[in-house]
Amino acid sequence: MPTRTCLRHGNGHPCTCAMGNLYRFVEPVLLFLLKQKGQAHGYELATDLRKYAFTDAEIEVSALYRTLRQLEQNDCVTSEWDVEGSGPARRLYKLTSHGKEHLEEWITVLAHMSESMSRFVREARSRTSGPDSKVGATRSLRPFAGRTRAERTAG
Amino acid sequence: MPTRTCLRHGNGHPCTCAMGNLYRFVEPVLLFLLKQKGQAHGYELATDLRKYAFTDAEIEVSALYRTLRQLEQNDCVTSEWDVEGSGPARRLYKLTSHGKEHLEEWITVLAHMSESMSRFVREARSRTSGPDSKVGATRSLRPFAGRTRAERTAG
DNA sequence: TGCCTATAGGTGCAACTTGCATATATCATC
DNA sequence: GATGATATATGCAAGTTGCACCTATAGGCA
Repeated sequence: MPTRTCLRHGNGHPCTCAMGNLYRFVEPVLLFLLKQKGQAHGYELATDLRKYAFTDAEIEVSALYRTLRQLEQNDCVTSEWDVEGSGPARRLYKLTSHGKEHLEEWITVLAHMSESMSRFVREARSRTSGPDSKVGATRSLRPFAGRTRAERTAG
Repeated sequence: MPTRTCLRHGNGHPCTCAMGNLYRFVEPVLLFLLKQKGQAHGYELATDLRKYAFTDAEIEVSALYRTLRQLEQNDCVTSEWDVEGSGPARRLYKLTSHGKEHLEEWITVLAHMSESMSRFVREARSRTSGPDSKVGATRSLRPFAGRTRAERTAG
């Protein structure tokens, strides 16, 4: 149990107290895909992942494999080597019952988050409207303060 | 410019290519609050931040100050010491015009993200519905694979 | 045979982020 | 002069991530 205050454990909201790193939301999408497909290989999931990703950011395959490993460590998925067919051996992943619960919890959190976000957007836009507050078309729409690693190491 | 593929720079979506760490979305809320209030002290922003936060996770004051510093480094805000009144000196923050543009960009990204999320939630729920797929009320609704630091170091 | 490409799954590491503890300083109150 | 509230920071261990690179299988093809 976290030492820090967690509103959920007292008022009915989904708890996000352990949400340090969001993993670009790779985790919930993987869980969903596995539930939908019954079972799948890692490499195959990479393709599907892009269709459901919440941002346009490219998802690293290494991040995918690392997330699958972590999910396995946490008993959300199981895997076994599949040596059928040609080509190198593949891991076949399946969702566990704990993984299903985990997905349900993610869904609750994401529903809550999506609502907060859209409420924020509505409010921010309503206070931004007006003829002179319009921002010209920015060519490089990159709303994050930091530069990419590539940019940082280059310059 | 990032070397990795960025859909936005070619198809009209908001670009999230530099979004490694989400800073718990502290950044956009701070920008919004500063726009709304005109100017504010850091300590004061901490309180307002909680009202607009997208998750229930407690927001560290250190994260707040660090984010404000980063925003200043990136010319999104300016600050000056305010020694009026009693108590220790406070920094008074103001949004710059670049900060305003940055907020607009954030809003576009968040609108897009919120939509993707709610679409995901809808789809995941529609495939989860049915009398026997219902998950019992989980007491500890913590949809993230990792444990908190406190838990890790303890056990 | 050697070489290239696609598939599949992974590791190594520097750079970065973050939670938590702690430091500094002012002022009010007891 | 101790305590507590206000206000702004920093230090550090632990964790995450982008990118480069590695291993291995199999098919094509010269």
